Parts: sequence; C-alpha cells; structure tokens
Amino acid sequence: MSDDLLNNIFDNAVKGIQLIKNRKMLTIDYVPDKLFFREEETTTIAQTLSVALKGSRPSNLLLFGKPGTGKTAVVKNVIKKFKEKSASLGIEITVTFVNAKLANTAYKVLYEIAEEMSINKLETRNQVYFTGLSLGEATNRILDFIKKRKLHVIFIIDEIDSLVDKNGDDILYNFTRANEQFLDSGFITLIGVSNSLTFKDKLDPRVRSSLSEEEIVFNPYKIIQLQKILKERVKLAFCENVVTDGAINLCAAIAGKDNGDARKAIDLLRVASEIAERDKVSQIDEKFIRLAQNKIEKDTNFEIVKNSTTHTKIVLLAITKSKNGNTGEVYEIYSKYCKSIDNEPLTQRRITQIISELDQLGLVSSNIVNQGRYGRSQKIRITIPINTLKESLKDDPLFVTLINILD
DNA sequence: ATTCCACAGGAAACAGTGGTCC
DNA sequence: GGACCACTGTTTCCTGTGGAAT
Repeated sequence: MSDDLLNNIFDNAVKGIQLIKNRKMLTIDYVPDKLFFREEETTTIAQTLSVALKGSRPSNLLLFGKPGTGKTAVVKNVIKKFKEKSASLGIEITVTFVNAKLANTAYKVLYEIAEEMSINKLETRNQVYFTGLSLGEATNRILDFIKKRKLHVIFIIDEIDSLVDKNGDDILYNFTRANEQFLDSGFITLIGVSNSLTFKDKLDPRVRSSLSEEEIVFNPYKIIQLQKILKERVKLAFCENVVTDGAINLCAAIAGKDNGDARKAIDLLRVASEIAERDKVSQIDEKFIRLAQNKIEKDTNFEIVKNSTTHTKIVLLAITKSKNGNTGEVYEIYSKYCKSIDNEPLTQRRITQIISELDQLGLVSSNIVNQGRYGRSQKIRITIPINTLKESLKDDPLFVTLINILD
C-alpha cells in the first residue's frame, strides 16, 4: 500500500474527527440539562410536584404541545431532580414512564407500568404477565403492589391522547379513583403528556377534573428559540467554525415552519453533518441542510412503503395508475392487480381505511369532493416520487411483474 | 323540494393467534 | 385441557353527506 494512500485515509479520518467532537449532542432524544429553554414550564412542574410532596397527596398534571416542543424532555429532567431531592429527604419515589403510542393498547400500558415498577421481579405471585390477564386483574395487581409497599408513585404517560383515543379512559379512571384509597399511606401522581389539546373532551368528567388539576401548554418554539437551541448544540457537538450561521438559520427556519419542531431541527443538522463527513467536506453550510432535508424525506417514505403490507403496496400502485383518483376507480384497479398476483382483494371499506392511513402518513393526499348527482368521493393522488415507490417495491418478490406498470 | 349518487367513516362483530388460570 | 383474556386485521352493517339532477 502506498504512503499516499495511507496518508489520504488518515487525513480523511482526522477531518472527520475534526468536524464532530460530540455525536451525542446530535441525537434527537438526548437533551442536555437547561438546553431546551423551557424555564417557565420547568418551574411550574417542579412547583406542582413540591406541593404534592409537602402535602403527601397526589397532584396530577397534563402537559400539552406539538411534537418536538420539549415536553417529554422537560418532564424527564424535572422528575430526575425531584427523585434525587426526595431521596435526600428520605422519601422513596417510584417513577414509571410509558409511551402510550408504543404500548398501543390499554393492557400493554399496564404491563409496561408493571415492568417499570419491577413487579414481576419483586413478586413471586400476582405478577402482571405479558398477556392472559383481564384488564381489571392487571390493574388490581399493580394497585395491590403499591398498597402493600406503601409506595409514592409517579406514572408518566407520554402520548396519553393515543391511549384515550383507542382504549377510552378506563385505566386513568381506575388510577385516579384508587388514589382516594391510598392517600393515607402514599400517592399515585399521574402526569399525562399529550400532542392534542382537545383530547380532554373525550375524558370522563371525574377523570378530567382530577387529571387537569394543573395544565401546562408548551407553545411551539419560535425560530429565534430554535436558533438558540441549535447554536448551543453546535457549540458542544462540532469543532469551531464548522457549521455556518446560514446553516443554523436555515435549519431553524425549516423546523420553525414545521410546528416549531426542535427534534426536526436537530435531526437536519445531524444528517447534514453525516453528508458533509461522507463528502469529506469540513464545513456545513445551507447546501448541506437542503441535502439533508431531501434525504430525510426520501428515507422516511422509502422505509414506510418498504415495510407496508402487500395490500397497502397494491393500493399505492393503484393510486398511481388511477386517472381520476376517486375511491371507486382506485378500488377497481386495486382489485384487478390483486387478482393478477392471485391475492384475494380486501373490501372497499378496508381500502378506504388504508387510503386514509396513507394520507396521514403523507404518502398520498386526499380531498373529499362532492360531485352532486355523481356522488361524493375522494380525489386521491400520490405525493411521493414514483422512483421512491419503485425502489421500495423492487425487493418484494410479489411485485416482480407488477412493478413494470410504473414504467 | 325532493331524489339520488358514490361514497366516508363509525360501530360492532368475527376469526385467528398466543397467552394465563385453575 | 377447557375457559377465559387481549390483540390485530378485517368484514358487515349502517347512517350521514352535499350538491347536481329532476
């Protein structure tokens, strides 16, 4: 191997090291203390919890805000400090954190809570199994565990709106009601984190009044705040003068337009830095932010389509081939394609549902149009590039022949 | 004013799967 | 081993919708 080649490899490696000095600062979920600029909200949560501790009574909280507004990060940070302070006062606090979107059924939420409380490790009987128990039995086992050990518990339920939407508020009702029985020996505090302000309307009035004791709204970050957040991260993550002011401003502007999503801003910066590294460029400017934006969009769409079910993929093909884009026509084409690959078509009702799911994911756009005498339908059109669709279907053996219709 | 179209979308039920309990 | 439970994906049934046609 020639000296030149070796020199080249090591020079590039050094360049890479010079570009980013702390990768952790560019991961979305890593939120360093005091770097999310939510002093007011942090104070309110901390004060509410202090009151709970002083009075040894529950003090439920609801946090609202669009994705990427720092709700989860703030609450995790406050709870961490709260736990430390309580421990120094000799009070043990048990905290469970469950994301109701990931644990997407009521039972899974209970199971996650039980796991976080280590019920299955600490108990030899009355464990909360992965499945097989009724909701009531699982709830009772958790409550018995709390009662027996006189615990002070904080349940944090992230994306709580998703839990209520799908499963109603039974769990929340049981926990808020159970509290009345445990007040003498401990308390259960519920902290709900939600993306939707209107989800409260779906709650039982008793749950609502109890859960909404304190509500905190996280307004979307303004562009200027996003710039501040990015500048702090850049200072810690990159070497000096690697990221231009223009790049930071563009990142903030793009994320600012998208509901003030700080997560998106940081993600853009991370991907831009990866592209710059790959291209062996030592400075990140606006051009790389644009490239990152395109890459993120393309990658997301590609992954969604690739991991979709066969029927969803056929629906996407049918939409691309539909002239008018109305539901009837799409369904007709879809059925034809199904038969061509020996697949029994699903019902139109289910296809309507799939189209609406695709709409929510941003892969297609659909608008309801009323054509009077000619009925009411949707105008559906595909929003991702045909090439992305083709790429993501390429490796699916079922689509070997069907994919040719995209040419 | 009424009818009618072509659906949208909610609710309930069902089938199949994978688990626990007694 | 049968009763029971939860979950997912789906079907079936049904009501609602808004504007052109009559």
